Amino acid sequence: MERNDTEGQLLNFRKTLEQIIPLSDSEWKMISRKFNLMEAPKRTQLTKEGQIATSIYFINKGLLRIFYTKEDVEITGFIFSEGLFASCYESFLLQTKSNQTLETLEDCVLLTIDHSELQTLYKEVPALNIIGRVVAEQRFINGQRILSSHLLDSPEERYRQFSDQYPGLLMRVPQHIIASYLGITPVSLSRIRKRISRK
Amino acid sequence: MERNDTEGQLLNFRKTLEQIIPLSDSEWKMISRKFNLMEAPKRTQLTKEGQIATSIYFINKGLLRIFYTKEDVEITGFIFSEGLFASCYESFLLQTKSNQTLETLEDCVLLTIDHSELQTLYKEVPALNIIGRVVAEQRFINGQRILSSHLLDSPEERYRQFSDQYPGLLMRVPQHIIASYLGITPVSLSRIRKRISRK
DNA sequence: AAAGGACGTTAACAATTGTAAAGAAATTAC
DNA sequence: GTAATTTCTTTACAATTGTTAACGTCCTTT
Repeated sequence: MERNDTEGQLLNFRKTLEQIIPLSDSEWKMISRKFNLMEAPKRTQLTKEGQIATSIYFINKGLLRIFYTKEDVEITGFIFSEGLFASCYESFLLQTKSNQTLETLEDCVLLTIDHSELQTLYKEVPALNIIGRVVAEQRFINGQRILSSHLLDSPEERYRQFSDQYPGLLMRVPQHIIASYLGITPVSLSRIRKRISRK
Repeated sequence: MERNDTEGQLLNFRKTLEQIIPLSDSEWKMISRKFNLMEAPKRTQLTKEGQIATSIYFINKGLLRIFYTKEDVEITGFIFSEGLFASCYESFLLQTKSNQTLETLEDCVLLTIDHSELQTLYKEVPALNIIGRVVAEQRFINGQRILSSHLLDSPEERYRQFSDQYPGLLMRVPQHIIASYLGITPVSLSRIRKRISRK
């Protein structure tokens, strides 16, 4: 970044929160004080498998993913883009060892808070419980949609929907990562792309 | 039921809520007043595809499932048992038309509240936002675990885990419903069971 | 008791995916 | 700028699943 424009990063964050519920200036002050601005270069592992997720990360800029490791193969569970809270959410919520790794796919600008600070904030700013609830609800809905597409759609349909829905990610994310996110192998995704391009 | 033991059903409900956060008697009174006890016979459709989910249902007794319909085939998305809040959750949260049906698999005893009453309650009893947040978080975690098993495990492994984790459901739920929940056809599940029994 | 429907199994075949290996293309590192 | 690595594609083969249909069993209904 050119220079320290923490203010601008925070304003963007406030705008996102206020899409859920308006915040008074004093509430916002208490919240913004607890979040820390941080930059993480590409391929940084913010939470590693086997560790407890200490923090969640609001994405101001960049791309992250969570992945599982199965027999030395990395299988992507989700891809986070700007405006979302990235985390190994289960580990963060339950404060138990994570079975997934949170990793940046690009250089990122993040706002971060750790678990105990957040618990304090929930008490200081009750309105934050509503935000926490809505964020959890949104993540549930997201997961639900992905799961249903695994139940209802073939890998080919799933790839079509992914390209329609996130055309930008096709350009920003390596294909073998997209493949595992769709629940297939890179080889199979390559075949599917060939099949589609012939039509 | 033998007779009207609404009290007993409510106490069970209170115990479940208080596992999340203690409630004062006055908070509990406000909450319990808004929930309605209801019985629903087997195969009742509480929310139908295309409708907006008006209510959520705490399960005191019985079993429910949500299912999608794809080309006249019913595909089960989740099975709810005692102690959970059953609902077409996305439709309920967003108050949009549901793409899934909520149906009882057994005769059920339920405690129910509709969407607008719940919004009122959130305002009257702020502690309920914590419960709402934790319930959403739990549902997220649940969905996440199911999704990861679709990414990581073969159908056979998924069936093994299901039988280990919910041995009771194997007896209570027809196999073709379990099959679609696992993301496979009844024929394939039958083959898997045969393969396993040979070992 | 008989008829009908729902449920589970089995079989045969087609389609798709996984696996392993090789090579081409693109990116990254030095 | 060249080497090294990563990424993507292609091929051939094996394994699994989907599809359709037939059959037997169990349960429900009349």
